Amino acid sequence: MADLHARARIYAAIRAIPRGQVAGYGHVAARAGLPGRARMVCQALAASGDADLPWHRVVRSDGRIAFPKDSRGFREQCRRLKAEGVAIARGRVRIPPSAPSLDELLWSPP
DNA sequence: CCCGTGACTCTAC
DNA sequence: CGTAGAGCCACGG
Repeated sequence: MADLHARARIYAAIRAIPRGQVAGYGHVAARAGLPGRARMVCQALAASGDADLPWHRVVRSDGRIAFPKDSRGFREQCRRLKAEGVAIARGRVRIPPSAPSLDELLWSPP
């Protein structure tokens, strides 16, 4: 079993993402106190599976959907994001997660 | 202990 | 703005 402590922090970071907003894996990891563990976030999500997490709000650093274009997960994530008003074009979120000051504003600074 | 795999990231071209 | 390669982290065979 992996560190449930870290896992819990990752989940908390994901739940902290505001509705209609997205965050990158690395960003979530850093927010969870695990800098450079983006892949751990990925594993945590895959392991959680059916947990009550807004996993669809987690995208890659480029704003791209992490799933393959023809994957079911891709369509599901795309659908959920659109349902929240997030604009998507060619499998990519129009607004990159790590860009503007809006980010710092929403991500509750220390 | 080495190696392959993955819902990743960064840099170079 | 696109692809290609190396780097990283955790996990299982």
